[in-house]
This record gives sequence, structure tokens and C-alpha cells, in this order.
Amino acid sequence: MAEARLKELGAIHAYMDTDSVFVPPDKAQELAEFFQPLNPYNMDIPLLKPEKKDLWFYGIASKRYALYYYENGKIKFMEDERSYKLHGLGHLTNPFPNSVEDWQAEIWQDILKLHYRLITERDIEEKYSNLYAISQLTVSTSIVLSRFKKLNERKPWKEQIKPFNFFLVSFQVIIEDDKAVKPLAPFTKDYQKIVYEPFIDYDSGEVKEGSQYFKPLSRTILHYVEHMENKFDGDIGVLKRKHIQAEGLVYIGKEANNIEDQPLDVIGAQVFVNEEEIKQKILGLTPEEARKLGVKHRSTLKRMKDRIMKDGKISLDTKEVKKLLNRILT
DNA sequence: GGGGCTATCCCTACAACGGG
DNA sequence: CCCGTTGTAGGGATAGCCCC
Repeated sequence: MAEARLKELGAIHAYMDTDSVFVPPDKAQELAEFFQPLNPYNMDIPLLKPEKKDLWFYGIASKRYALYYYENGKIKFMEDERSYKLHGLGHLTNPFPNSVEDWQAEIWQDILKLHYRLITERDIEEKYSNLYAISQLTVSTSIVLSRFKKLNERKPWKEQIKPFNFFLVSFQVIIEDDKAVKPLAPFTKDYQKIVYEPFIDYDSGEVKEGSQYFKPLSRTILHYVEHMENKFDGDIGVLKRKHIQAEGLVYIGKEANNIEDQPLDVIGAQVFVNEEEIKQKILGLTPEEARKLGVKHRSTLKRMKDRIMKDGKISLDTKEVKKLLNRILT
């Protein structure tokens, strides 16, 4: 609504969140008034109110932006509130231990300096190439724990990596034997130190060593700056909304698949299937209906029903059951 | 620890039969 | 004729075992 209203007023917004929108200062009051009739209280409490003033906005992509002051070639951030987001880099550990307190501000400073050509990509290279992108994770599942089997071997219990311990990972840069080498290391407060010590390869479990296996922070930062927005069309300037065309439906119920693996495996879209409802639907099918859905033989349906009745479970992985799944639920 | 073999289980296809 | 039931055969997946 705010977006549409701004359009009517002949303006555009820079970005928005669930409860805020960044608009040209001279349109702020007018927009706030537009929403005021929606006030549910019996007192006149403003729903929206102008907050930050006369700031610059620099946006790379969704959730990657900074609000800042720019005066006389100097970049400054607000003092009381953090107005920059390192979304997508927030998982990184502080690359400057004991020296730079607010390292995220430091990186944003450099990103903006690069924009104003106060520094060059080469300067970024120099400043960050001997620092590495390192994340801190937790041994949250048995699968993660098993990665450390080799490292734990023959070590006293005290020195082993145990469930719910932290550990450190870097990002793959080198491919060996068709597999990307992903360094894993035990936790230490001096994060950058792991670069110069032996580590375990995430996939092979082999112990390796060498800084060439670690992703330099300079690369991460330059890559970060070039990250394209993918929810909007366009490259630079005011981007256009994309249109969505639904090509299909996926049934979402209340029961999740592979709950135990989810902390590790959240790359694909998560599909939830309500097993109980599927069972009920299959039990309610007549052979005639099942045949239309692709199950040729009555006996096949009968067997499915028998298994549901007898064992109370159903295997969602079989060919015939899948046929039914695809069609019953959409 | 990996590869190959085998027993076993699960699933589906097909046939036959009986009841409504 | 439709539907449910039962028996049999065979394919595919998997676990367990052996060997190297």
C-alpha cells in the first residue's frame, strides 16, 4: 500500500520492511497521514512516524544495505543505532580479533568508500586478503559429530570434539579429486589461527593443511558487493517488481520430513506432508478412483490399504503410492 | 573399509473366486 | 459387473556376510 501511495505521489521508496519504509523526506508526513485512518486505538496514536532523517541509502540487494551520512568525503553511521546490515556475512567471525571492535562497520565503511572511489578494489584486496572467511557452527546432529570421528580417534575424552561443541568452518575454494575441500576445525577464540594449522576436510574426513584451502575475506567482500538482487528486475537504480506465475502446488501439512537432518539440510524448499491425511484419503479411495489416478490393479490398492490398517504406516517412497500422492493432494 | 554376493523383505502384477 | 479377498510369481532394495 505504501508503495502504491508513493507512486501516486510521484515518488519511490528505497526499501521496506514489515513495519517501515524508507521514503523521500518530503513525502514522509503525507504517507504517515495516509495510513492514520487505520489506527485501531481510540486515541490518536500515529501508526507510522517519520524517524531517521536526511540519511543516504546504499543497497546491494535484499537485506544488504546501509544508512549513512556522507559529508566532506567522510562516511559516518548513526551513533545510537546500527543502520547497516551484513546479511549473508553475519555468520562470519570477527576477522580482526582484539583490534577492531565493530568489524561489520569497518567492512561497510570500506564497501562505501569503494563506491565513492575513495579506495580501489586493490585496496580491499590488500587489506583483507590475508584474512579469511570463517564461520562458527555447533555440533548439532550426530551426522556433524561423525565428521570428527577421525580427529577424535585415540584422543582422550577431554580433547575430543563432543556434541554441542562449537567448531569452525571455512568455505571451499579448491577442488581435489572432483570434490570441493571444505575445512573444518575445532573451536578456538583466535579464529584466524585455524588457517595455519591442520584441518579436516568436510567430505573426505582427511586431514590437510594450507591457507590456500581457505577463502580470503577480500574475495568474500567483493563478491558480496556484486551480489544481485533476485526478487526484482533490473541492475542498478530503481528496480522493478517481478511477476510470479504459479506453475503448480505443493501440499503443506503439519508434519515435517527428516526433522533430524534439518539443521544441516535447509538448501532445498522444505516440503511438509501430512501423513495421516494421506492415509485417510487412500483408505477412502475406490478401486475405480484409484484406477483413474494411475493405479492399474485393484489388488495394489487393496495391499496399500491393508498395510495402512495393519501397521498404521505407509511408505511414501514407492512408485504406486507416489502416483496417488501427486494427484490426491493437488 | 570397500566390493561383491546372497537372503530377505517389500511391493506390484496377475489370476482366480465369491458376494452383492 | 463391481468390488474385495487370496494365492503366487518375480523385481527391486537392503541388510548382513565374506573376502580382500
